[in-house]
Amino acid sequence: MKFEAVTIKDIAKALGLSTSTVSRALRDSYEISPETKKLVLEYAEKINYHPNPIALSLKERRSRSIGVIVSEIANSFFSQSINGIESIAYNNGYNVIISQSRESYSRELLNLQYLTSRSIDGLIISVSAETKDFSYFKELHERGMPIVFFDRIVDEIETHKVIVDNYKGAYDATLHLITNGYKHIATLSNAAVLSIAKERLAGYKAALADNELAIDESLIKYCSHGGMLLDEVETAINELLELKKKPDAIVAAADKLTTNCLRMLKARGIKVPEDIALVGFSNTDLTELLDPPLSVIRQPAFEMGEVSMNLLLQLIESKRPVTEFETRVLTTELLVRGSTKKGRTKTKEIA
Amino acid sequence: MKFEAVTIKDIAKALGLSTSTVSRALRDSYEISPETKKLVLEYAEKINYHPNPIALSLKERRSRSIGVIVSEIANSFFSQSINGIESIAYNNGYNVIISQSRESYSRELLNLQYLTSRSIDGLIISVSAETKDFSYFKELHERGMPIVFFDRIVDEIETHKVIVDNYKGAYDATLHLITNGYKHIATLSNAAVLSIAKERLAGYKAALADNELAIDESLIKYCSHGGMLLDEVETAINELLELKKKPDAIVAAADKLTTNCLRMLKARGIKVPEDIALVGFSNTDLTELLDPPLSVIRQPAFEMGEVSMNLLLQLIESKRPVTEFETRVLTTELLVRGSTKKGRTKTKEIA
DNA sequence: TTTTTTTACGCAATCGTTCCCGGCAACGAT
DNA sequence: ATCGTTGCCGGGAACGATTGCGTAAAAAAA
Repeated sequence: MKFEAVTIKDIAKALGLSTSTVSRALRDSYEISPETKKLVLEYAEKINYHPNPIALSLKERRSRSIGVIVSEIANSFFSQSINGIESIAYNNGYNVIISQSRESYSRELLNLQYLTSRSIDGLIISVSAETKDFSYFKELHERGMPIVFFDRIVDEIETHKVIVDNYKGAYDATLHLITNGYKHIATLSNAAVLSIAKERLAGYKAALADNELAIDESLIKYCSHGGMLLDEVETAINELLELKKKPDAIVAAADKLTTNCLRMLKARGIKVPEDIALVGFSNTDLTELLDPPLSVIRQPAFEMGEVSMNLLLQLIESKRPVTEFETRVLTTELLVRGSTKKGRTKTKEIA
Repeated sequence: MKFEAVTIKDIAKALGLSTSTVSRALRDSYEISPETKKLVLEYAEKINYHPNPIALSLKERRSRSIGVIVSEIANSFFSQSINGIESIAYNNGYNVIISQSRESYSRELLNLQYLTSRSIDGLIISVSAETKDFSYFKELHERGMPIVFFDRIVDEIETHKVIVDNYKGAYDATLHLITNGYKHIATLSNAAVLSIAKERLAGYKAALADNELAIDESLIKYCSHGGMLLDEVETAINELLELKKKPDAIVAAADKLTTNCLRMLKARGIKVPEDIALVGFSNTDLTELLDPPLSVIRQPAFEMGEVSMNLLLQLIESKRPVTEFETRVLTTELLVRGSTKKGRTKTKEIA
């Protein structure tokens, strides 16, 4: 099956003109007489002519499409970010090709090769939790590919970056717990190599330190897949519950960590927040409907997408190589709900 | 900024060969001597040559990319479907370009024109709730564009389609409520024009009729944006609550309708399921953590995506025009949880 | 040795578009 | 009458890759 399109040649033949004349008429060149232009334009409209973007790409050595790699689309933070990216891309005539690493380095690499081989004009990426080797990004960057890192950034590579103040987000959440009287606060962290994991962990530690609470390494659990696998969260929770001194609150550092942590706690019959309080990073819009309503740190995901795409456009459309890069830091928002209320109205089962 | 790629010419020049020889060597043609092949292959590997897909697309008149249009990615059903589509596409060397209609006809049309102008080889679409005019799809289809409809299909166009048994899904859910003793069952329906809305409504009505329950039109509320707008759900719920005889249960016919219905009920202080029970279509994996845990009708979204992509591949790769089309009907799953339990363990507030 | 076959490669067209260059009228100025 | 100018348009190369066809040299057959 094929989809036959009408070309500039068809117009030229039908009107007895050369392809160059038709091309110029369509682009409204001053070299073409008004009558010819009118003729061409009307005929083009009539037969529904659209320039072939592939031929244009070949000629102009640009595809007008950009690549986006995230760990998974079915994650509210990322789907909201993608919405932001898409909206700006769309307004600028760019195409967005989305792919997922699913937290796997090999899949990320494969996607990357695939995207570059499809000649994308630029790349927006939040690296996978497994990625430790950034040489491929470096090479790409050195060869002139415009790249914007967002969310999970790579420090070693100098380019535009978009993040939230992860340190402050985690600090605020932890402080909120402390203020509410929790003293033995654990944290569920992402893969230790991730920039966001480091920053959030630092915020958590700083809040404890600033309030004269000890930092207990046994209360810090890493989930290398960011909570994507239920198993890793289960293990982490189990280990926390086996401690002599169990935590009375948990700060979860990623969307899936937060919801899967709640899932595991409920599965074990642990009451939130009576037995253990919970606050975490999350962008799901269902958190207030959960039992208990979750206190969350929310990121401006849509806006992050918009900013990333705008920065990428700057890189792509700059005539000379860009040497001045910026890191945009947006702010998180702490939404306090039931899962962290110390003096919460208790519920009790009655027959 | 530009990203300079290495071409077949570079290899030819460096090795003192013609481009044709290099091309043939790379494609392992019998016309090329083993020594030359080895030479070319090794050099290509060394300088990291990758054929330019754009040039190939131009030559072969196919882009090896397909378009997908859904109402919004940030909807679990669609993001899961996209995962399914992507996995198959990826394995077959196809690129997926995703775009969102956000339930708007004009946006859908714009996306459609954009995608076709980007010369996609095929299209997978779930139409927007606003779409009443299918002439553009018809024209596209008649001009030879391979199309697969999924979820929200278009009856008037003969091509492959992938759906679930919406009738049975709604029937089962309604029957489940009836079995549990609910008698005054309302439904929140999607835009009335949508295929899925019609089928689900029919299932709902049939279950009532089969159990000698009257069908009361005042208990049927349409939300033209599928619950995407909180307003429309609010209005619907308000109208239901103002009835002389209020419903004792609700069947929500879409993901957002289900969760936003719960949101509105809670906002009004209505207890679920004590005052009103709720069951709805949903693919979110958080429904069991909600308060109350939601009974849902779940669709095999990932599988639907896989099937759709496989059918599209059949269309694209068929030599002759396809005239035999099929409609794959998958089955839904009813997950019974707290939101529909008549004799549910009551919870009571205590000081 | 001559003819035929095989091997191994180059030339050039093609896909759809843009754009440099060159050309030919018609015009006014000298 | 000649020259330069301007307006308008066509020829053809180029982007990167594939491929039918032609052909030189080497090998095989006569």
